[in-house]
Amino acid sequence: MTVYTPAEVVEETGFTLDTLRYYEKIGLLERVERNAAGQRRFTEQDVGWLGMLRCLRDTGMPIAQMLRFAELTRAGDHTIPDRIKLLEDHDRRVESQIDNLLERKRYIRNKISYYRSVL
Amino acid sequence: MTVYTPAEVVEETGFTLDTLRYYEKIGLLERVERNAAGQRRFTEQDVGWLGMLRCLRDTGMPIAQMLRFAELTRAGDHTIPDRIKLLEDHDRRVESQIDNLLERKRYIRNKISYYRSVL
DNA sequence: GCTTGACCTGGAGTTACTCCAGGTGCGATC
DNA sequence: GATCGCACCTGGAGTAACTCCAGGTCAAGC
Repeated sequence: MTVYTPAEVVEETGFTLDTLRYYEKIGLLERVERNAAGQRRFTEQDVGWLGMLRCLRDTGMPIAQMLRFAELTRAGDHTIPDRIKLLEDHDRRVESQIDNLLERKRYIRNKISYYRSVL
Repeated sequence: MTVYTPAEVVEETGFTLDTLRYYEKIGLLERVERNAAGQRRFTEQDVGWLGMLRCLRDTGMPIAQMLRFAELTRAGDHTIPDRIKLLEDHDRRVESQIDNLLERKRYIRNKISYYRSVL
């Protein structure tokens, strides 16, 4: 059973050490193990879960909702339909985020073209 | 010359009234006109500029950089090359934002499929 | 035996809003 | 002509999601 030091998890997940501590504090990460000196030792599962969190965060899910997802996950397999619902709702928001970005990008490109034309 | 009330600008731009006041306070909007009673009256140009700000904000540009863009715009036409540079740099960041979102979306879809498969 | 480096904690600071309390001016209503 | 509601005003406190910092621990290398 492999364990990860804080530095390794930072490397692996792209979260900062401060963010990892923050996520633990607010309950997004459950009771991370400690070694004799009180330093964090993360498990494989922790790292996997952090991968999911990174995905949700990068797609703009608020922490309150990530917490809800975390609670569902801890509650056991009978919450899987709820989790599907949550992720499907989120997926639709990601979809419209992408559409919005594509449109904004066109605006920016137009602006650049305009600026080029007046030079 | 048309003027816009705060409520109209909110309607038109999608910013909240609080955000409009905030943007004026920090200098993203320059000295908005007032009527005799001290209430804001926005010009056509204000609304146009807010359209640009909305685009930059929605694509994740930090306020500090929007302020820089505002200053360049106020400084006159000789800053157009700088503005092009700024927007091109930003455009690249938007591009990679979109790529990132598309990848995260695949991850979410996979997760949903997985959940479906274990039901 | 001392320093260096990775880690710890609690708490203050930052960004970009968002909300609220208390107040003004104006058109419509009693 | 007093009053009501409403859209607006200001200054300041509150929020989300980190981010930074001061001061401290502990094992490892010189």
